[in-house]
Amino acid sequence: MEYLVRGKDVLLWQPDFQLAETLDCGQAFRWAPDGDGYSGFRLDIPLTILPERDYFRLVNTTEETFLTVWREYFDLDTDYGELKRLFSQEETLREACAFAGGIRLLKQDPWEALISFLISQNNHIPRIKGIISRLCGVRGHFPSPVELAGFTQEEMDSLRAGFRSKYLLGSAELVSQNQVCLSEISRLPLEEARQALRILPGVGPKVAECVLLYGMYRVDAFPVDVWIKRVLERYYPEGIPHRFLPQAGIAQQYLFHYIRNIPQKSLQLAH
DNA sequence: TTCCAGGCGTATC
DNA sequence: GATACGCATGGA
Repeated sequence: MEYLVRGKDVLLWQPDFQLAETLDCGQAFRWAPDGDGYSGFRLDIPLTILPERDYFRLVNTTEETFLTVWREYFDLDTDYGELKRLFSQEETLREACAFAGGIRLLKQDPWEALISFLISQNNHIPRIKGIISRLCGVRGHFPSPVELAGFTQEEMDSLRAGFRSKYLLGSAELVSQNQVCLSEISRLPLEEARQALRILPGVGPKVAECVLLYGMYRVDAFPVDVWIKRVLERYYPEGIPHRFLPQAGIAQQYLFHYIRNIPQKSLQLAH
């Protein structure tokens, strides 16, 4: 990671990073194309990031915010080139890494990840974004656990979240009352953390795995949705190779994007 | 129009 | 433990 403060902006030189591939691949839902770049939030911290020549411009931020927020969020201290070399030992992952080599895992806030993936269940990505956008519109920012637990019926209805509304309210109550403490869970061994998360209403195996991976940076967590199920059936009937398991969550991110975006024709040919 | 989506809770066996 | 079903909504 190399960076430079330039006026109110931070310039970042970072290989293995493409904005669209990272910010629009179904791991975070609050980024939107803005000019040549993207604008979005981590919780309530806004950012516009633009690609320029051989670097990125983080617009109107400070060195402190960059070092304490965005450095972690964009996982800038992890060498994705090395990860891709490891994954590329195997054929399908090699294809997936070559297909979108600019994907990075976003290290999101655990509460934001919990709410996002509660909403994601049995839902389409464009609609997930819409519900989260309306969720942030109610109070003008991403609601805290206490705020969300206090939403009126009318405010919940305005989200049009369907059957997921009761999961959002129920989980917000448990977290706001500290009956479930996300920061404590994030320090538990993986299997214990899974069980602890599943106390929350609406959190089953898939959502728990997403909270662990995206919100608690447990890169050995491996969310299996309908798309990854297809990947496993088609390419890994024996399971993911053992040597990838410690970072299976990151491998999963390349595979998810790959299976959703390769032309249907090559899917059929490959079968 | 009908199908389906980054699933979960519940009933039933 | 496994399997089946309903669930709210709206994009494709």
